[in-house]
This record gives sequence, C-alpha cells and structure tokens, in this order.
Amino acid sequence: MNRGSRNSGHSDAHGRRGGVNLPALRGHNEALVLDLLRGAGPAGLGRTELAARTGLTPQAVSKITARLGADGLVAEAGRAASTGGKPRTLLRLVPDARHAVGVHLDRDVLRAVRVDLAGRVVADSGGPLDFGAGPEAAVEAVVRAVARLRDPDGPPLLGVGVAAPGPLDHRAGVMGRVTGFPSWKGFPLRGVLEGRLGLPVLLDKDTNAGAAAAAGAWLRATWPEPGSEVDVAGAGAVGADAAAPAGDGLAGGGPHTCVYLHVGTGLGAGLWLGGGVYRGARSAAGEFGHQVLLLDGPPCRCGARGCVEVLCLEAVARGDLPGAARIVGEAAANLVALLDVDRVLLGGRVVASAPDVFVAGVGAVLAARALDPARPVVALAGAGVAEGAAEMALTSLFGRAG
Amino acid sequence: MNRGSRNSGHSDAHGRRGGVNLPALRGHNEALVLDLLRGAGPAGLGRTELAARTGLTPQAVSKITARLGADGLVAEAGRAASTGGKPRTLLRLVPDARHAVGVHLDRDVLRAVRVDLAGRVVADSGGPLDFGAGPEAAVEAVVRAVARLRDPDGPPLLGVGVAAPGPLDHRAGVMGRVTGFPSWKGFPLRGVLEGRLGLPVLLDKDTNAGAAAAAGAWLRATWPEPGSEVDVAGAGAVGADAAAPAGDGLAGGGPHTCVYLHVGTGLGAGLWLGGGVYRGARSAAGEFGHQVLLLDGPPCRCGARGCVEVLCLEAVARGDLPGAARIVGEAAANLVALLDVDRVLLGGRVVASAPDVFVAGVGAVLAARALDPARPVVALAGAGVAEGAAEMALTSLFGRAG
DNA sequence: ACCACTTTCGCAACAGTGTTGTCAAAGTGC
DNA sequence: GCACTTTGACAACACTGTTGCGAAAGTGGT
Repeated sequence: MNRGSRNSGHSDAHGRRGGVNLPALRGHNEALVLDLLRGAGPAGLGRTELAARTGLTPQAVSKITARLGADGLVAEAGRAASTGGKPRTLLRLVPDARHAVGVHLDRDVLRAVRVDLAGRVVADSGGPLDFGAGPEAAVEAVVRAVARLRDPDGPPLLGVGVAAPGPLDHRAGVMGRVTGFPSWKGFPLRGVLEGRLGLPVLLDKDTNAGAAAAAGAWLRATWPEPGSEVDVAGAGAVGADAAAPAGDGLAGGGPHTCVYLHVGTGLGAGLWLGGGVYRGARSAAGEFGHQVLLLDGPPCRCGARGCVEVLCLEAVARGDLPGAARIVGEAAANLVALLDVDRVLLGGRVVASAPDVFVAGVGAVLAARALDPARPVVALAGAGVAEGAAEMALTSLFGRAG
Repeated sequence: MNRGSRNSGHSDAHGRRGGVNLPALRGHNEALVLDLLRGAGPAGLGRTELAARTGLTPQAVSKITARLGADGLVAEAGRAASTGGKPRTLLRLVPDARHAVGVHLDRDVLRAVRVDLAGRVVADSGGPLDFGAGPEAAVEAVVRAVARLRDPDGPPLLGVGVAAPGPLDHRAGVMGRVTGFPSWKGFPLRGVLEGRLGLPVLLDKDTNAGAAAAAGAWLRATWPEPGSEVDVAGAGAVGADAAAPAGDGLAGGGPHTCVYLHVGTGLGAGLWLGGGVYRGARSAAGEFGHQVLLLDGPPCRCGARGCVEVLCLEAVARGDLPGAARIVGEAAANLVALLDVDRVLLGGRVVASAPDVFVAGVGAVLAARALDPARPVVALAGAGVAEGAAEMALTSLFGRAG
C-alpha cells in the first residue's frame, strides 16, 4: 500500500550492506519486477517471462504483480500469441501511476522537469538563476519551480532529485566547497528542501545525474514519446541517441557501464558502473579533469602538469575544437579501457557549441584504441541533467542504488 | 545446515540482480553477520552491536547467531564490560570451522594455499609450472597441489579459487587468449577442475585476485598470526601492510576501494570497488597498461603511443627504477582521482625487485597530487595472489559478490 | 466435432523468515 | 537491600515465497 515508507536497509549496489527483513525483501522483488516491466516498454511482459528472469516461481510473480496491480502501477496489456497452450496475459507498467521531479541547479540557470515512470518528460520549467546569490535564493527558486510543476490532479510525486555542481556529500545531502561560491559550503540543501517541499529529496553531483540520464536514455528509448510536451530549454541537446535497445548483448535493464563526460568551465565525469552511479568512498569519484595526459606538460591550476583540463581548455581557447575533442577522446579511451565501458555520453557547454566535432573526434580516438571496434558507443547526452536527476528520484521504485 | 547449497539468486554488488526468496534472505543475513564478526577479530562482538550494525532486531540476531552456532561457525567468547546492566556475551567467528583453497597459476610457478575463515594461511604448496605446456598439464598440477593441501581430518573446504593470467571469462570459467599461449584459448578451466576436484571452483584474473588479497589484508590484520605455518614461497612479499585497521573512517568490513597494480611483463590492475571486485560488462576491466600518459609519446606494441607500459618498461630497461616508479605513480594518481581510491597495493616481479623504490616513488606522486594528503595508502601487496584467490572462495560464506 | 495435450494461472495449505510482546537473568548505582 | 538498566530467550504472530492441485484457454491431430 504505502510504498513510500519502504524499509531502509537493503543491499546497495555500491554502498554498505544492511540486514534484510520481510518488507525489504518484498520491496526488492517488487522493484525487480517493475524494473523488468519498465525495460520491456509498452509491449509488456508475461508472468512466465518475469518468473524466468527473476528466478522466482510463477506463483510468487502472480502474487507480486497482483499487489502492484492493486497499487495501480501495473496493468494488463492484452495477450501474447500462444506457444502451444493458454496464451500468456501481458503485463505493462503504467507510466502515469507516479511521477518524479528532477532539478538541475547550474551556475546561471535552473531547469526542472516532471517525468513519468518511463522517464519521459511530462512538464518542465526553468529560468535564470544566480548561483552566487547563495543557497537561500536558490532554495526559493527550486521551491517555486517545483510548485509550478506540481499538479494537484496528477499522480503522486515519488520525490525530487537535485543535481548541483561541485563537490558535495551525497549521503548527508550537504553541499561542499564549490569553486567560486564559498557561501554554499556546508549548506544542508537536501534537508532544507525536504522541509520546504514535504517530499523525499536526493542531492547529487550534476555529473552523476548526467550518468543517470545516460543510463536512463536506454530505457526511455523503449517507450514512445508521450505526445505533446517537448523538451525546449535543453540548449543544443540533440537526440543523437536512438540506438536500438535490443541486441546490446545485455540481459536487460539498461547498459552495464556508462560514462558521462562534461566539458564546460571544467571537466567532470559521472560513472554509471554495473547498474548504479559509482561515487567512491567519499563521494569524490569522477575527477576527470585532472587526469594527467601529457607528462611534464603545461602547468594546471591544480598544481599538476599536463592535465586533461589544461590541454583541452587551451585548445578551446585557441579555437582548435578538433584538437580539444582529440584530448577528451584520449582521456576517455583511458577510462574506457580501465572500466570496460559500454557507452560514452558527452555533454556540457563546450560540447554543445560544436556537438558534431566532439562526437566525431572522441569517437575516432575511441575506435582507434578500442579492442572491440563496435564498442563503446559515443553519443551526445540527449537527455539533460535535470532528466537524470529525476531518474535518480525514480530509483526509490525501481530499486537501483541511490 | 547444508550451507553450500545456498539459493542462487540474490543481489550482487555489481552484477545483474535476481529475485530473493526466503533461503536467500536467510543466507544474506547470515553472511552479513559472519562478515561483521570476521571484521571484529578474535575479540568478538555482542549481539546488540550486531543488531545495530545490521539494522535487524536483537531477536533476529539471536536466531541467526543460534543457527551459526549450531553450524560451528560462531562461538561465545566471554563477556564484555557492563554498560549499566547485564553484560553482553561476546560472539566470535571460529576460523577453523571451514577452510578454502586458493591457487595462483603463474607463467612459470604454481602456488596454492589453504586458508581459514580469517584468511590466514594454514598450509601451502607449490612448485614450478610450465604454463606453455598447455591446460591439461596445468590441471594435473592443480589437482596434485590441492590434494597435498587437503586434510581429511580438517574442516570441510568451501571451494577453490583459481587465479590465472590474461583475459578470461569469469562467468563461464573459460580461459581467453593469453598472449603467447594459444593452446589455452577457450579452455573451460573451471568446469574441468570442478569435475576433478569435486569442489566449487572460481576462476578469475590474477590481478583481480590481487585486489581481493589487498582488500582481505585489511581483515587479516585484525586476526593474530595462526602460529607456526608461515608464508615462504611469496618471493619478496614483505608485509608492509600492518596499518591499524581502526580509525580508517570506514564502517567496517574492509576498505571501500582498493586497487592492485601489477608490474611484471605487462601492467595490469585489479579493481576492488565498494566491497567487491569490479570486472566490467565483459570481464575486461582493469586494463591499466595501455593508459596513455604521454600524448604522442613512444609507440607501444598495442598501437597507441605513450602508454604507461612502454614508458615504464623503457625506464626499467635502462635501469631507471625511480623513473619507472614515477610513471606508475602518475598513472596510479589518475586512477585514484577518478575512482576515489582508499588503498593502492603494488605487486609483480618488477616491483618485487626493488620494493622500497616503488613504494616510495608511487607514494610521492600520489601524495603530491592527492587532495587529501592522508589518502590513499600505498603499500606492497603483502599477501600473494594465491591468498586473494582463496579470499574469493571465501565469499560464498561472507556474501561479497563473486 | 471431438479429444489429447500443453501452457497459463489462481486457490489453499505450508514452511520458514523476522517481528512483537512478555518476562527472567544479571549486572550497576544509590 | 532496593530501584533501575540492559541483555537475551520464549511464544505467538504477520507475512513472505513455495508446493500441490485444478480450472481455464488455447493448439493440433483424428
């Protein structure tokens, strides 16, 4: 019934493990089924297939799907062709059973989206933001944006995902020392927003939200466009990401390993490893800008020499975008080799200024250095960071680690 | 009772998720408790503390520990000081309740160890091996070594972990194309060994076993030496790894993120991320040797230019070991920044030839480039690869992903 | 048209998990 | 010696997925 108050402790994909009790077990299995149904798209899946994929007995699947049906999350979707006996009745996720909100706090703009359970944008809102004006003003802006997105007649909201720049403590929901904005250091953004909004709030780095968007794009591709509402504010966000979801060699439920590379005033990476965002021991993973690519190269503001960031931004400064793309490509190839990455997504202002140059440039280096020429796939980050933030809020239903 | 036949499907740390039924739930919670007791060392832990750390109720912990006690895995270990009421009775893991075997197949030697549940070496065996002589001869050598280690009067063996060089398919247990040894390609080593030994067998890359050893070393440090038996065969494996386990800022149960760097005929990395070995989508993660560190540098046999491997091995070839250490250090620093690594462990023949030079050289670069000067810890891989392979076999009890 | 067969899927009884309520045991501190 | 706190076990309980069985709904052969 009350699916918001799920028991806390169960196995994270990358965090500490906790004990599992009966409610947590139920939640895990329900999330698993929902995740499979989400990956199946509007065509749906039969109970037998769900049983085979989860490893549960058909009877258990029937009980679980009955509960989900009572909650309105799942509905019947016709029958499949018979395989020699009674045809299986297909079950489909009801995308409008719940919604979630994602907010992207950037340095000068705020963008917020409301998405359905398939991750599709149902409504969006946004406007200018002066990040330097301090946390209080930003909180007000977020509260106003969420209020505009809220629909009293619509389905309940699962939560709000907030993507913010710079270092921050994901667990505590506290901002870190954002370069150039000292007033934000230590601000408990998650707690404050939860108090103001009365909804669960997740706070994470914008690059991690980008990685979540990259992983979620795979799933979104299995669902048709919702119809009217279209993403407008995402400047230069071309959907070069319509690769066929099938035949990816994956069991289902999205790509195994995605990397989101952000090239803006700095360089950052979001890592989606094995079905969840990887944050490292102290939420500091993804430091991509200061990977050394040229030993004893030009000095960087970080103190080292020959970092990706210096090399790339120098190339950008002298107008050599193909050169910058090559630099990013070499660093990306290092990362792809190290982590066995499936997909590389590119985003950020510099990329948006010349998307084709970067996709081609990075793709060329990756193809030259990859062992498997078909991998990894390089694409533009079609979905914005706000969509990724919303995606993270959806994980309370689909069970991926948050 | 029969703890070997645990229900298959439950949540891996990095793999695909499966449904959870009651036996799997029980197994998860028992593994969790055993893992905590293992981390506590011989001093033991009270039931109340176990309940607090797992999130389970005290009553559930009592039931679980009663089952574990009946299996002989856990025993009482005195009482703690009272905190104002009845003093808690301490529970301790019984290390000799089960054993496991780890085998390291190297290019010219084989080393096998039998370890107890604390990961301590109880017996070892080894000898020369001609890896090029083909799989059949190696299988015979492994069978002989395991037979020597087996003790009919000893505790039951949980399984055998096998660490082998080169690419291989961890899931299927099949060898890949080991450079220089074409006869191994496609050989189903795990299946063959399971048939010959009658025990569960895990096959993984030697670098991954090294990472497991690195993570396990943290736990071994909490248990005293077993007494007589001492590691002899591990050439140059100095135990520079006695850092105090406490005060590491971690909740318990080992470091969050470890990296094992192997410097031998090639360079490889084993990644221990968030409590488990990270293998990537196609078991290909850890490709460390061909990270580009010097754009347009000297050509490497892999086709790229300026890889770590060329730079490092060139420095070694001209006798410049500090230079080689610096190269490895810069590449390690990239990796540490990207993944937020806690510990870096060094191993392999080249490192063993001048351990102090490499530990100091790598440490210096890491200290210079790290944000937090206290991290990461650099040390020599005190435990050998065989110990790591045994550690992986222990995961069937302690629940970390395999 | 009929029958045998396969497959799907729900009902009822069941085994086993952690949880709750209650109480005895074993300490500390006044 | 008494009040209080804390530990931890027993019994009843709520709820999970599992098993056994049978009805429903198709296909394909006769």
